Amino acid sequence: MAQYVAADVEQKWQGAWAAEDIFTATRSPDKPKYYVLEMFPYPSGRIHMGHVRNYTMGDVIARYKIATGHAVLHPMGWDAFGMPAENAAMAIGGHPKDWTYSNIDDMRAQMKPLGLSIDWSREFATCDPEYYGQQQALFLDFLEKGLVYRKNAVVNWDPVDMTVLANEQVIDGKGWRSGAEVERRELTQWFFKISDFSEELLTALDQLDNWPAKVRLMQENWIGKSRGIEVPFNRMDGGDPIICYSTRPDTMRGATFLAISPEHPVSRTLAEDRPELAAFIAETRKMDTTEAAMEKAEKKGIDTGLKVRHPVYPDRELPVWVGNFVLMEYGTGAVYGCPAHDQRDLDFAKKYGLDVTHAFFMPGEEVEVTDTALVPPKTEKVAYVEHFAGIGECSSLEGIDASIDYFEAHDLGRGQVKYRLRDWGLSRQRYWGCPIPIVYCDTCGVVPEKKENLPIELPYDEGNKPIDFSQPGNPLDRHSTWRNCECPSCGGPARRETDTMDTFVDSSWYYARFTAPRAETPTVAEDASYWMNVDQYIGGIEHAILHLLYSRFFARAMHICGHLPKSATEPFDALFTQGMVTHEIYQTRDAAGRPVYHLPEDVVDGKLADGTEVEIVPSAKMSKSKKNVVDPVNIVAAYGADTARWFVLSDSPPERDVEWTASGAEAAFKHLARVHRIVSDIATSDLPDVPEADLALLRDMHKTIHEVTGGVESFGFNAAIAKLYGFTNTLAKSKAGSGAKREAASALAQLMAPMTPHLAEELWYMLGQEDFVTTANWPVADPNMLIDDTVTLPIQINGKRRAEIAVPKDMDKSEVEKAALAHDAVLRSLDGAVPKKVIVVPGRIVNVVV
RNA sequence: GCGGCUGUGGUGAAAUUGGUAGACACGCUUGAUUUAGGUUCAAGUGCCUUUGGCGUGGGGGUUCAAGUCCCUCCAGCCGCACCA
Repeated sequence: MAQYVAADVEQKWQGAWAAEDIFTATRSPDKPKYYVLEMFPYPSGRIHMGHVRNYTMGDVIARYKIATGHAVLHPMGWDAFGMPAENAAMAIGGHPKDWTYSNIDDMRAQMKPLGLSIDWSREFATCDPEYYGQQQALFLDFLEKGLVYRKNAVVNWDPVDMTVLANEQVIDGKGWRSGAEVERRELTQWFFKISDFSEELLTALDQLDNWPAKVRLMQENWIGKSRGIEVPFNRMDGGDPIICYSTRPDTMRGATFLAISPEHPVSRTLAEDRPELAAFIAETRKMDTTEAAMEKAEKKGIDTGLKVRHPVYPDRELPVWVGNFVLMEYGTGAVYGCPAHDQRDLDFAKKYGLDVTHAFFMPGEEVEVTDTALVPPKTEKVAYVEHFAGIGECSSLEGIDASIDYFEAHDLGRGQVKYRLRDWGLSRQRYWGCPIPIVYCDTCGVVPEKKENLPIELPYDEGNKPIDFSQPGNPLDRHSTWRNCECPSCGGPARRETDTMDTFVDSSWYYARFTAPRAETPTVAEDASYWMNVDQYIGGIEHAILHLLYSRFFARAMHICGHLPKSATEPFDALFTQGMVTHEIYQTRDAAGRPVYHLPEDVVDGKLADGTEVEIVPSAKMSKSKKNVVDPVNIVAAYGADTARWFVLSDSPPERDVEWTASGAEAAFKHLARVHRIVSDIATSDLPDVPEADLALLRDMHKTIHEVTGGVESFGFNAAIAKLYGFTNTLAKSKAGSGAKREAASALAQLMAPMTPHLAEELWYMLGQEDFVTTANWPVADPNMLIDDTVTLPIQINGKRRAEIAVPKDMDKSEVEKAALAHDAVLRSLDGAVPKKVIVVPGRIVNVVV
């Protein structure tokens, strides 16, 4: 009997698939199409178990769709621009381009042995000039349609990476990659007009039924729609009114002061001849913006001396303060303070001795606030005090509506919808990114590059040698020749934009490029309309906002420019966010008591090679720093790709984290070897039919087909695998004849094929099949075989299980009742009592109520 | 603070519409075979004071019947946040 040697089996079938080109995606008029995509990797140089899990899930779907008669597009590429390449060049010398392409070669070589059903002919890297040249073309089209613009703005400056960051890339006041405290700087930058799409990006979320609710909610919160009112407050000195934004106009009676941002034009103007104000503004600008610091930071202010008139109660004059807590970026940069109904305003008012005036009380409890503000409840009714809109006791939601109506009717302000989402700043002061195709000319100003000059390629050399990356900053900016060019408009001497695009731009449209990866235009209409949308997108939850929101914007912008059909404006029909691969952490302590980490492969039975016992820290995401990593390359070498694939799918639901354990991997391998043994035994044996055993085996086969199919279609891979284990046990123990066993073994091979494709091909081959199991038609369960002729019903007495009874599947309810009541155990339990009621749920349960 | 998710054996977990809780796997126990051992095969494994009782984070409720529905509390995780 042949032994299961994974390496031989896997090499053999990968070779056979490649020879027949079976994964090349081809448009086919007579087949439904299916586009499955996993978030493409950054070419760090090594694949990790998270990649294996991600791509295996996609591969299961892709192979299942091939077997169910679809034209499948399952591509792979590289998100190849970005800082690590420049950092590597800085740290170890060399060139980002060489580093990146060599990493891609390494990773491809690690990925191919996994046996993924990828159409490698469509592979590209975002740093290929053929790709980013088309991205530059998109930029020019966006510019023409007003979807990109240039403005002077206060931006997030990362002092370590020496570049600007988008708001989305600042986490807790720190750069998302460098972790450095972000500073605020004023620079001229390019922006995508994503804010034009706020409402659409928000409302379209409702249509994304096959996205995780969590991701939709996160995007909804990020877009941050709020409804309120803009109210001008007239200045007593006759200057331009100060416009405040509020979502609670019903509390306007309680307004006792105005607070404006230090960045507000009024603050700036006043600061010109008020040194103490200028100092205050400078101080707030330096302020630590981390969350923890914000929480602790004192709410500080400074009285400007200005007064404004209350819009509704003109006899009241309100002082104007500059407050360090007022953000210029949100609303109008000015708010009115309502101490009675807002805790922050109350704290501020108490600190600086400002008035507290109620707009409402809780009905029947007229208690003035002292230390705790009376925040308007959402649903409960409140009693408004002599309210300008004429309302008395009502919910604050009604109060808001009435107040907005009042302001609009009296021309005192207007209802206003605001979004938190701001435009996407895309300029980065980096080398290793897509150059922005813009030229600055002294005569013509800002001029778009001509499309025929694209791609504007990154320079590899400076002078005769490769660019020097040893000093920080942007090498394009200090390059001696690259930035000099000819003005596309007047032909005179001009300078190139030296900023490159945020790498999130690269990943915002790669899914569309895969539909026509070699085209001379960003997309090709017939390919895009055939393959788009992505039917199933799979990746990590960490991209819930940035990448997915940007992609949704890009698809819309590409549609406006004619690069995608209207139907592709939501590019991902279904999204699945998979969990991480975790592992226990093994550590010892150094002399100072600091943890020293050890690789799992160096720990045997909780001990190091020298016998030292290790401390075991509970499972966490695999990370190099904690050394709790298992290299897929080693696993594939030891057990084969099928074992790695089977294991990452088997133990946990795909959306949850899965813990990699050596014993689990070992068990997966043993199981595959067992299947190989069982099937090879069946293939070579010749036993006569055994009608009853044959039927029982085939019934379980059909149930297995049914459950595995359902599992694969609903991301229930772990449950599907559990059923396959069960079916393997049934098959191993079955007394059926060889005919039925071969049929069952063939089905087993087919059902395992999406998960363990190499072994499945081998089983299929051993069973004498001549085609590929990969392309064979997916088995279909016979509904008649899914229900047994007799069913075992539990009998409950008052909801407690007391007995079981076997009855024919279509036995009449009253017959079942009779049989149940005649059961020994039931009679014993009843002990002569007369049942009040008997509930029979056909095929499920019998409950006797006494 | 706001919003959301999760809680089931020693472990990972399973359980269409409320209908036999713990499938499947790890681990563990016992036995058989072979062996130096791993391997393979067979049997067992929620808990307890075991003719029975208890059991899906705690408490309460709806129901003939609750892991599943409702209320409430607790714990853990995630997202957002000086957002007016």
